[in-house]
Amino acid sequence: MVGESKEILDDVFQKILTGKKIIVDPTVLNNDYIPNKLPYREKQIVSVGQSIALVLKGNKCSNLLLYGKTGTGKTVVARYVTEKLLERASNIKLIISYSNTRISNTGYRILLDLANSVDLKIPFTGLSIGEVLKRLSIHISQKKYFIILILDEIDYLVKTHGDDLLYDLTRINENLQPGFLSVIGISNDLNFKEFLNPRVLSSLSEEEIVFPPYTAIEIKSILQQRASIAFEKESISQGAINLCSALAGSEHGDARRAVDLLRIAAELAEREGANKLEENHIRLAVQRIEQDRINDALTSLPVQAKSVLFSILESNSNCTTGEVYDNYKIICKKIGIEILTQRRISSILSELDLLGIITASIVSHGRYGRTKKITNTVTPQIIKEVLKEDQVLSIIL
DNA sequence: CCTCCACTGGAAACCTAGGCTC
DNA sequence: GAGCCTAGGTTTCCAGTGGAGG
Repeated sequence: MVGESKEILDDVFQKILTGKKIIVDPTVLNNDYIPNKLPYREKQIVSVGQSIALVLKGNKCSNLLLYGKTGTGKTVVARYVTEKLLERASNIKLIISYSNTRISNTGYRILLDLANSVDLKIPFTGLSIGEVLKRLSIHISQKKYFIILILDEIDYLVKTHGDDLLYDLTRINENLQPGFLSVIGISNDLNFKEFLNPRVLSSLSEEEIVFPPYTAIEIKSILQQRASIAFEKESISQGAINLCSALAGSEHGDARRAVDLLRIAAELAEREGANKLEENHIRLAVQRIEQDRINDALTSLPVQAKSVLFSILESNSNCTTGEVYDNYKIICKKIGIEILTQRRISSILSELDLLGIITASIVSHGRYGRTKKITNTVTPQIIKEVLKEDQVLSIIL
């Protein structure tokens, strides 16, 4: 037995050792990599640059809104320009603070990010938003900081928590003397403005820049540029790049997805000891990405949401809120967790829908009432695999 | 056209964890 | 350490609703 295991392992090691090295610089393929050149975004770079360049003279710069679908280069342009600005701003204390509102998903947590970037200690709970804002403005004034706050996925914050925080942030300058704070909001949703109160809208969107999707040709050239730095010469086939850009191009020109595909495919190719990244690696990567996305979304769910998900699996397809709730109650009793109300489960179902794990559409059955029709979009097998790893739920699986 | 089901989803109350003040 | 405060999550309450069936 021991001998066999050793042989299998030897085989794995041997493959890695004899296999050709494909990736020479993996950082180029990371999501947070900022290239020296951002092709096809010159116009946007200039616009953003013009808007925030006033900082160099010590003046307040405009608040900015960047629009565009995912993977159109909004975040990377914002980071690129602010990074260049930072290099030039020797005469002032410029701070670039970045916060993704999907990760820091409450007003308090966003302010916490901001406080961290200006070296101000704020307890992670216990203070009112007003108190945190007061401390921040005193601190910023004292240190004479010039702050550009990048709020990524700002539409998510506004949809879930309203625009109160944005209002406070745009007003904070009234208390700053000296120093200031400008906001660069990045939104994936083009209709995001409709969710904003006019008073916030007017001050937040002093300038707006729209990012159109990349065309398939543009994505191809971006990939080629990245691949030339990231990969060993001749270790990627043209077919692989073509397929990769075609796949990403068909999905509203998402460059991030294209680069992700390339990275995962390269890892897969290296692992199997291939000499060259081929089209089949890209196809495998497509599956992997989808699986990883689901795995991440599922594992980070709270126990209650997982139980709801499990009860959807137990119900037949096209089940309703009521059926799911009945099953959910049984499951809670089995595993010994607290039973939440149907109202809350209804909300959890909506949250799962938002995550794309299930689809919940409201249907009316006439005099048999209105309810959500729930179908899961993920293969039950994959869900079960993830749920098995949960300590509490593993009891019944 | 009206009724009435099985919910939805808004609003307010309530609970909990944690910080602040005295 | 008691008594206060707040944010965030949950419960409670309830008005609102689309449309099949009468």
